[in-house]
Amino acid sequence: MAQYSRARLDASFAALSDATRRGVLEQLGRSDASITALADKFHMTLTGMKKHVGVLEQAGLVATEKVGRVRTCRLGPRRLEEEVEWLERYRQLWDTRFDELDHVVAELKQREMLSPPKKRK
Amino acid sequence: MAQYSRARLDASFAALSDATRRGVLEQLGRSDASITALADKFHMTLTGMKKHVGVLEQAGLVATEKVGRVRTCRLGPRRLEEEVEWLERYRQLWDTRFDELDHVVAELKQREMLSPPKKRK
DNA sequence: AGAATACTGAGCCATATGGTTCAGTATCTA
DNA sequence: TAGATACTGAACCATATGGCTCAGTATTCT
Repeated sequence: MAQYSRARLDASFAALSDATRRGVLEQLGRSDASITALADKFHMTLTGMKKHVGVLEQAGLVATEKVGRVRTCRLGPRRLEEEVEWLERYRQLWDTRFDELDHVVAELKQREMLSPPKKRK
Repeated sequence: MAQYSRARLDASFAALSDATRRGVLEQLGRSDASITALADKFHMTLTGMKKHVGVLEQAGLVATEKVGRVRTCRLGPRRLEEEVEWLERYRQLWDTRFDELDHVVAELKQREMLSPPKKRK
């Protein structure tokens, strides 16, 4: 499960690290769209957009279906739950470290009061 | 601000897209560490780890300070707030789309009831 | 049927990434 | 002072990424 999650986080964070792809997700959040429509909206060739959609699809963030000659893209099955979880856990760690730092600072101040420091160099 | 945020999200999601770097962040959440200590822990050369730390530092996720010959790494100033915000907003979009889909399904079912298909039932 | 549309796939190009080695420099420690 | 330690920087390597063009195929429109 750790392995599984690792690859999953790798893929989704990588997918999210490109502004165009984030834009595509936001667009698909508003309405489904064809590859051509997305390519137009993001000022890019059809082929270029197809690659981006491929990356998003690989990461499970987009699902596509071809009907006739049009491939329609919509938001995929993943809700980025694990990703949010990871971030939340990180923030928790961060806050804890920050509190510790606060504590150290407070301790230093207290020591300073007890025995004032000598001249700094 | 949109521009600024775009580059920032690009950098932090890219930084998070590597399992080693996520591991480094988790480690630093537990305690500060030197480059050597991190390199050992993640079975990698010093130089390799230095690159990872550089990426994290560039993204503002890690801060380092060199004292004597040792460079100590600790969690950086950023708490990934914008990143969490982006993800939450995405999930909201996703939920909305899902609800719409639900609605469509409900509508279809209702129509089915009004004019039932001949064959079944 | 013929033309336009929508995608697909191969492949090119420049740059970035994740790792390495090797050769330093700076700083401890005995 | 000599040697070990900790980092630094350059350079190499293989692969991935983000774009592109070009040449298709399949579908739809007139």
